[in-house]
Amino acid sequence: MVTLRELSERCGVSVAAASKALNGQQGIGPEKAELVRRTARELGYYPNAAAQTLKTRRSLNIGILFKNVMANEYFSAILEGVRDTAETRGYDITFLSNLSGEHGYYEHAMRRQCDGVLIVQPGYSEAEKAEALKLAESDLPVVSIDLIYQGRSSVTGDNLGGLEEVVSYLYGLGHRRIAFIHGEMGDVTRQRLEGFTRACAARGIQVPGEYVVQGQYQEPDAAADATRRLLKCKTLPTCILYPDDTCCLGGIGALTEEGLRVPEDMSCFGYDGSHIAFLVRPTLATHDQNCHGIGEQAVLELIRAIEDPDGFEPRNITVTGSVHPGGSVRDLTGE
Amino acid sequence: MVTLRELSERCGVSVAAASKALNGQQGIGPEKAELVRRTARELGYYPNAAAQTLKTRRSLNIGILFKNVMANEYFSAILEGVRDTAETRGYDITFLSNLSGEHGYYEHAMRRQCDGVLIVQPGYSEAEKAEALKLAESDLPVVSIDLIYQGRSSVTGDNLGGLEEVVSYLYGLGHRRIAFIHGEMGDVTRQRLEGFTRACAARGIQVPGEYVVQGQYQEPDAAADATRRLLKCKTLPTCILYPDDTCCLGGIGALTEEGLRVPEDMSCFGYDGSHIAFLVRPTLATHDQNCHGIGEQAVLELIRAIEDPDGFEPRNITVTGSVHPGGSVRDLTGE
DNA sequence: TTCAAGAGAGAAATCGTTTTCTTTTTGTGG
DNA sequence: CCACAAAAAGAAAACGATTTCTCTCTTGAA
Repeated sequence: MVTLRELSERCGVSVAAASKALNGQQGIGPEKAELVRRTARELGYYPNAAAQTLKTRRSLNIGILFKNVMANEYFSAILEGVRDTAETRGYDITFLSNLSGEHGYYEHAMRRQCDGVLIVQPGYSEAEKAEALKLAESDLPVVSIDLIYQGRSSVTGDNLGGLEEVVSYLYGLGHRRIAFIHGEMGDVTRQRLEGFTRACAARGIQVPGEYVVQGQYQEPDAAADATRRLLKCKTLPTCILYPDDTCCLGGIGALTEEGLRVPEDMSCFGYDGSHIAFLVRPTLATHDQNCHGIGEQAVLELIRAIEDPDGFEPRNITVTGSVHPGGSVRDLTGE
Repeated sequence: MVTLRELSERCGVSVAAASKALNGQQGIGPEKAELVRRTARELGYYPNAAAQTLKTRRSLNIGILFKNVMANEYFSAILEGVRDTAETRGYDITFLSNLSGEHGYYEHAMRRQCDGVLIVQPGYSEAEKAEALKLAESDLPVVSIDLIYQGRSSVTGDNLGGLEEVVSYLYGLGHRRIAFIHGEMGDVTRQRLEGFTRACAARGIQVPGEYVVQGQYQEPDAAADATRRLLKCKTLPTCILYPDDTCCLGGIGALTEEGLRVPEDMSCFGYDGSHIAFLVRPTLATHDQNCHGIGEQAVLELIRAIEDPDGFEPRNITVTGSVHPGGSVRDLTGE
């Protein structure tokens, strides 16, 4: 490895001068600066990030808390947004791990000198949630996605508006009996329920209690069960909303097994706007959450918190998505 | 941040002694060592990874080359295997980026002091391939997945055996006219073609040239086109093999549009064993590549190369998968 | 001609560890 | 009680950058 010392000797200047040249700072003449930069390129000099971090106390490294990273497309897409944005701003990302006992997320972030942390999916166990909370209450800059920590910025999809849009869309297609299978209770689910209820009320749609059923995010089997429960209602809904596309597929599977055709006998509506929604037949009507945008906004907000700690005011950012029509919803108006 | 110096003062020992205690080395008495370790825990001391890296020239950091990371489940699953395994071995992973002009993958890896690099998906453009090659020809430990570099270890799914298994499975179900839509030419595709041809030949299955069509990995539209081309054959195949599950769905979409039912009129076989394969109806028959295992093996091999550079001999590791039956393939024997 | 100000250059301290080498302490056998 | 080896402890030099401070040299104004 070629070091700053070697580089400076090759150029016949001091280490200090070379450093200034590479960082474009005052205190070195333009022609010498140029010489240093050219020689650096020729010699294949790269600054040693460890040394820089040690000295400057900035690692240009963002820790990210992600349990079961790739299990579903929703989080993958967010991660992609995070990565792309971090990259162009010169930051690397490090997955924080929680080797139980050994060290937790916070310790990991500290060891690696992370400049800030993004909490995307803290995991479901109590221990994991506690570890995540420790992070959220630490002195590190923290931004979370899809859940809200006291005094911290958060980024979420527009669940409230999203569900209103979905209901509005279905209403326009003539649906009046809409069931809602939702995920586990939490910030996201509460917002969606509120949006759903509000939108239905605004249109005079009655929603019987049995139409609102709890499922689990990203668990097609739970969605299938919930769907079967819905089929027991005396008056069947004309459309079922699912917490995400994966669940929607699970639900459709159950419906098919029960001998119902989608969308002829039952309409289904997903959420997230994943790729599969457009791949399967019938294609899924879904609400595209703009996951890339969510990841992007989260990183930008975190970088803001990192680079201007004083002027920083925590806030909740909402990223709007849009309805994507698909073959899984039937148009009831033409009849 | 509490440093080693503070910790040592608190314990009334020298920095050197404290360091030895924490690293479990010789040169410090057992009771003092215990005191240091306990105090470290109480004070919340974490070693500064930057300082350690600087001094030891080992970063416990693995660079990973991944273009379009999360676009498809196959690579996501590999990444998950990589991450899990790296984590338990104490390594972090850093995504290598190629900010064109600025610096390439190699520069990034060097700056971050990566101990080694995993090349998973170098990207498709010539420039990206060249950058990846620079890495493969560098002095860094490198292991690649799904492609082979001269003098480097690689890990791939068992494409040869995989296709033989698939053909054998289909043969058992009575299929004698099997078409193969394959991906872009490369190490993987060549192996699969070889496995396919060999297995067919071994069973006396004639494969007309028009049954072997080029598509693109992870491109459902290309698969749909290729499928339509196949439908022009005078004698239709009874089953079509696709390069991956995503393509399989694309193909099924095309078949559906052409008025063919799956599996009644045409059987379809995917590859990869992704989650969607089990979610859609009919479920996809597919070949589970054991992506997690591929990622795991790759990391283990890389760590071997890192930690024992002298005794290291490059080799090609093959991870075997298995056939997963599914509703998209029809059993022709019962008739 | 003289002086102050400003730019250009470099010496040296520092960041938090690890590691080598030297010194001190301890324990053992004669 | 002494000599000697072995273990324990510490001092100090790195690792490769950044940054502060000092010093020198121009340059322009008085």
